Amino acid sequence: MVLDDRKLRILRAIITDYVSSQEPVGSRALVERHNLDVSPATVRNDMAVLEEQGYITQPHTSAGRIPTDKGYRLFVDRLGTVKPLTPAERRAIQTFMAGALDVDDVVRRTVRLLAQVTHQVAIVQYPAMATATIRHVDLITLTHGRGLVILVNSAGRVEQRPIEVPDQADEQLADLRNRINLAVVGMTSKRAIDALTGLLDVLPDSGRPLGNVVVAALLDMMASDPSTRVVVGGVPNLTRFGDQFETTVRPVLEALEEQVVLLRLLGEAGSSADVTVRIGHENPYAGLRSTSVVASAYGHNDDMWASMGIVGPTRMDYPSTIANVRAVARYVGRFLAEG
Amino acid sequence: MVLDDRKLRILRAIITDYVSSQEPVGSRALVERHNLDVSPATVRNDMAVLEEQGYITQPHTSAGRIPTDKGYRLFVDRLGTVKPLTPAERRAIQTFMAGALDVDDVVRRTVRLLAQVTHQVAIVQYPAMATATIRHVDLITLTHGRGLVILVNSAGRVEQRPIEVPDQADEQLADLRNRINLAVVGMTSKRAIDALTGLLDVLPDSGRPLGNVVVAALLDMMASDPSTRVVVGGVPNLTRFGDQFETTVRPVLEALEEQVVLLRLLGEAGSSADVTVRIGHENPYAGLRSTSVVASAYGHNDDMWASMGIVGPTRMDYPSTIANVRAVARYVGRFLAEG
DNA sequence: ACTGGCACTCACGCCCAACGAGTGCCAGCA
DNA sequence: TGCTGGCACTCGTTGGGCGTGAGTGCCAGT
Repeated sequence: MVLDDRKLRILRAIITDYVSSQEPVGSRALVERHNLDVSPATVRNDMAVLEEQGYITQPHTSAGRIPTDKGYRLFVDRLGTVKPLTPAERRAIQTFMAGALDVDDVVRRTVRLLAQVTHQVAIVQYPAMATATIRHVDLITLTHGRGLVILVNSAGRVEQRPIEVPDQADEQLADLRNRINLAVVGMTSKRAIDALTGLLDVLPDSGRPLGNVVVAALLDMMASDPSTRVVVGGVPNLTRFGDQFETTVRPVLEALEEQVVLLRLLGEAGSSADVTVRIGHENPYAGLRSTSVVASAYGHNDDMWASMGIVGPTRMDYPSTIANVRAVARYVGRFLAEG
Repeated sequence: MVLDDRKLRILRAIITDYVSSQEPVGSRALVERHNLDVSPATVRNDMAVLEEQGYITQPHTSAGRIPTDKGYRLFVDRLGTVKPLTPAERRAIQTFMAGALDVDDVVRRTVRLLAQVTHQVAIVQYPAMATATIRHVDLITLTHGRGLVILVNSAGRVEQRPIEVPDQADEQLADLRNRINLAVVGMTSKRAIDALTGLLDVLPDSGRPLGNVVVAALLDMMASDPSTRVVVGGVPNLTRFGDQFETTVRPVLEALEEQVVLLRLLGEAGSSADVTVRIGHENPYAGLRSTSVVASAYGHNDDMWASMGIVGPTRMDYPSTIANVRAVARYVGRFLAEG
């Protein structure tokens, strides 16, 4: 049986009221606060149907109704009206990002921004930029046989790995650096991997040991996707859960310390350019069964670099949260593309 | 009036019992669990004195006693016996740090380690290494007039700043790079600042604009102490507060997101090579009035680079917490010194 | 198809009494 | 002088009983 228009309106009313009041909502309050033009009794009949179909439930016999995950899902898919950003939110986005120094800084600012506009816990993944090309490779000696391999890509990202170098190998290092730069500058990581392994074959025998060490470090850096790094912020917003401490807040805190879990949460939103909502039990991680995740990939045009999102109670204001996550993701994508 | 030996033993017994049970402790339980060889009545008299002097208090008239901040302070200063690390703790310290890649990685591992062995929230400050010398400066062009200044010091730390560069300035950049490296490699940051400003004067006029930009970026990097960065971990341990959510946990979570507050907490421990304990109201930050901070500087020999510590409830197991913080700080100091 | 009426359910708040852990005080004893 | 046993007292905690009210389901009437 399909739900008629009034039942959908009632479901929407229940959800908006419950989200703002955090209390089960009854038939009487419903007709008073929304002009439904029917009596409480009629609403009760409709609510009985909605409950039968699994969209709402009552915590105990003589209480009002609260939405189920399925109810929220329907709301998000079909009932949510787009809530435009407030001027304050627009302003926050602009001012937060202005003057960011580098990629690190952009990510740090983004996570604070997301947490602030959504009032939830924010998660931001480092941008991957697989299309970035290698710009420069440097080999540097430090002290006591320690050295450093440095890799710079066209997106301005700098990575380094420590290596061991023999004493008095400066000349060898300079030679190796030149060879490597000639071989890989301008390539994507993917192509550079081939070029580097090929390079090893044409090295003079004396340069082999050092060459192996350096190339290994470079391959390691190229293989380790920076987007496996995730930053979290806005944890104090968890206090909005208020009640249910041990049952809800603790698992969430634990999830937030596990990079792997976070990556999985965001990962499933990674392919889509638009906002993904995962409600309650839809979450892959058991500890987040009573929370929702609103996430979005970000990037430039069709090139998605990574994801960002928020974690909050299932009873959240989906329309404005979705609007905010979408706005921040788009803005950060543009911002990074422009450099 | 000075406290006699038995009163001190009673205070110590109250604290250890309260820390493990989290409940007010009465005179009767006290004589049963510790062999005090006196009657409960005697203990009561002594407790009355201890309360009068402000070392303990009772939450309500007919309840047992709990320690005050002043009581904990006396305990930490004079009554705490050193509790040696358990074999498991020793092992944890060794295995956690083994195989760390670079400074970033060491800091990340340290914060997890501290959180795990103390079961509290851990805070670790990046090492400053003011004695490190400049090892290499690089100038790299990216795309669309964007470039990068890279600074490497002898401790293996790599920093970068984005700059704007005119098109087709590769030759100019190479020249500038050579001049800068000749001028500053081997110097501490402090000396390099003079050398760099001097360098500007001898540049050909055509190189001035670019030179200014690059030097400004370098000075900015040298001025920004990496030890202003702080990493936090073990936040789920906050659930040990259990009760008092809004009153205690929220302020702590807020403090943990404010780098400035964290730096201040650690900062006051920075000068001392040994563990510093700050109990309840002794904390500079109002939100942490019901928590204690156990911190220690770390470094090598007399050269202290930065601090680390933990935040937990005032009712914590001070002897073992102090022992653990000390052990981790020393180990990490040694570990970094050896490279 | 909707409405008003009505009996029913049940969480919540309140009061009150019993309980008991713990205290302070005091008189007695070494 | 210092310790002890005894005793009256305090007061938070627990649990049962009860009234209240929000909310429901059902049904007959329009």
